[in-house]
Amino acid sequence: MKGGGGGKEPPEEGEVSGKRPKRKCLQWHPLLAKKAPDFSEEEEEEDEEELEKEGECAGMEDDSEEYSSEQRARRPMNAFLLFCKRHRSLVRQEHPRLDNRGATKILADWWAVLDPKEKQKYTDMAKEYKDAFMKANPGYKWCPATNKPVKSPSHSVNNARKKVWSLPSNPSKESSVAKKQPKTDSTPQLNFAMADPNKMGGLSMLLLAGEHALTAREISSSSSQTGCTDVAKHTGKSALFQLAEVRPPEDLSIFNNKPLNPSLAVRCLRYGWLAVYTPELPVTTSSSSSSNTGSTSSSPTDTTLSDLSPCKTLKKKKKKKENKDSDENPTSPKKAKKRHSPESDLDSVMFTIEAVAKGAWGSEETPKKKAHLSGSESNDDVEPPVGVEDTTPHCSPPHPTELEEKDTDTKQPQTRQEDREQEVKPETCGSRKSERSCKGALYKTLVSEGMLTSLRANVDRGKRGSIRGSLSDHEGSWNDESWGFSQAATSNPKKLKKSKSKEETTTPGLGKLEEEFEKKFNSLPQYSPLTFDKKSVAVTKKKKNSTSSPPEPPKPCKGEFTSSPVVKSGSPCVSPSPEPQKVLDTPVGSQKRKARKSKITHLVRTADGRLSPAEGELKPQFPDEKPFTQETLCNRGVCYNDPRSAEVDVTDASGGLPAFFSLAALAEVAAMENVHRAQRAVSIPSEGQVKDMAPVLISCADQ
DNA sequence: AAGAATGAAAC
DNA sequence: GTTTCATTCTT
Repeated sequence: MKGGGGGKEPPEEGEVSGKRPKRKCLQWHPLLAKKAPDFSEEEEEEDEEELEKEGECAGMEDDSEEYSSEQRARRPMNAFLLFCKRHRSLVRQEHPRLDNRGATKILADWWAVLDPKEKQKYTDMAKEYKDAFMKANPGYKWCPATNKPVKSPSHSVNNARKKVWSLPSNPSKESSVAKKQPKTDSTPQLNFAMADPNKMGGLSMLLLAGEHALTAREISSSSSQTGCTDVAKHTGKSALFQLAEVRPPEDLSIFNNKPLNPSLAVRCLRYGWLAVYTPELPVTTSSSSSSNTGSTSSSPTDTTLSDLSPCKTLKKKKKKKENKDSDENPTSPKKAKKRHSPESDLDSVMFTIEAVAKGAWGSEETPKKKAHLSGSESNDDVEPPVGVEDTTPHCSPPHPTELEEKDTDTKQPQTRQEDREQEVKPETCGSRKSERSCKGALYKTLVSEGMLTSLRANVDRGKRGSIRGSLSDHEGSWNDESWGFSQAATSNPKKLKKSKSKEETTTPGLGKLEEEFEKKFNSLPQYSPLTFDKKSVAVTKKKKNSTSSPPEPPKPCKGEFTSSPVVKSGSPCVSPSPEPQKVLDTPVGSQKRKARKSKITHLVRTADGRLSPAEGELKPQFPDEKPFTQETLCNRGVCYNDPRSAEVDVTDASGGLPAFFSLAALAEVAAMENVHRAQRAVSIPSEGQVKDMAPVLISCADQ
């Protein structure tokens, strides 16, 4: 890892250490609550994503920024950001000395020259992502509301809280409500909801537990699931998997392998939930532990859907001006994060479920604690079904040692360095492995998880191999599971998120969650720098003349690079089939926006249409970067042609994933659930009902 | 904490 | 039209 892991961390720590109230928020929010224990800020944030909606309203303001912040979900990434995330590591590899800014510039250049078709893939993904996000968070506003004028602070906290908890059937409503809340926020302490995390002690926890329990009841029945703990162990699995577990292993495999059509998926999901409700279902073996939690009482109504809650704003990380100071206390150490308590398991489970329901996938990380728990479960069975060989690198459960590069097999022989980096994932995996190796039951559990993962991965691969081609979009839709899952499961909390995308993000290790997330993300084609170079070259040449060189350049020169296309996490690098020519149209360049284009005086349009900066303006800033000369460009570009790379892998990327459920589908489900949740809460399906459903579930599985 | 890029949404 | 913020991570 480059140091990068830390990138975000620093801020985090600061904040955290400073104090992030997040926990508070977490506490009050069921979902958050669960996470809170485990994770540090980051996680929370992620969690928040799920929640978000009201965010703005609520609290943004003053004091409780934290509150707000926590809740606030992060905006979904746009196509370019996805691209950056996916390729930044490559750029960095190529130009180690280049700093991020420089890398960003290069990425912008790449983006500019990227073939429209390829670009479209990212665009589609971004859209899908956004759509899902919005479904999950209906009232989400990109911009936190500026602060609203506060009215009277006095709103009743209770109300606010309740509202929060209550389902928002109407987002709009909530938002309005939320807005009001800010006031309340101002006086957080008072608020029930707002209570300081720090202060919150056992009581809060109890409350949370109660809520969770409720939630759990609603969502998953205590019984089978109850095993929340058990489940939790499995956390690695997605909710879907959990559901699936009900079925025999083979069936599970089915889930893994076959993509369900969305509608089906939805149904399954729904039914599955219902099924879960009933204890009677032949589900898994359950353990009963859940009861504890469940017992807690709280009114169901309240608990119901907190997830929706909106959120507020804050971003924490970097920019936000807001400040971190607001936090009250640092008490909570950032580090503490992980959750140890058993409860966490439960939480995780619930969280997972809800997440799935919501369709919230937060970003990448979610906590998973599964690993910790020892409960061994039975998942082992799962393995057999797998048809694929496990090339998957991730963590192959069984063999800790091996890290094969998946990619390798696929294609690239040489990728070594890059692979390694990419291996990062493996790295993650590695850690897991070690754990596994050490612990018995735990090990099993992990294995099972891993198996699942690997299976999935294999499946995916297989698919991809088959070819989908590039493809696209929808089909490739993310699995909800993955999203939800990932959140839930991820064991490593913080880092993942922020940290370097490369490694961690990619990392699959732990959970599927990540894996899933990754898959989706990975499904996006990753292009070799060479490709871009070429393009740029072409472009450059064309334009070249203009004065100096614009920022385009990729630098490179490294021959090595050429040979190895990048592969990150398994994903292959593809070379888009691009034609360099296209480039012409696009204005290339990275001109920063800061200077409004309109205001940019130094850019002149050249004959070919490009904008060329005035000489002075762009500087080569980094040592690395040299201004390119044609030569440079040429060098780079040259060699690369790897036909194969392109096609093959790419495919997998987008297309490869089985689309278990589309995000949209999940979102839908979530929405429905929300709507009805209250009802359900009140009345649990009768056994008979459940039974009726069972067949459905089965059938789904079969399919 | 700033900043590099693009883009989507909100002012 | 302009501003925010999403990601990453070095400086």
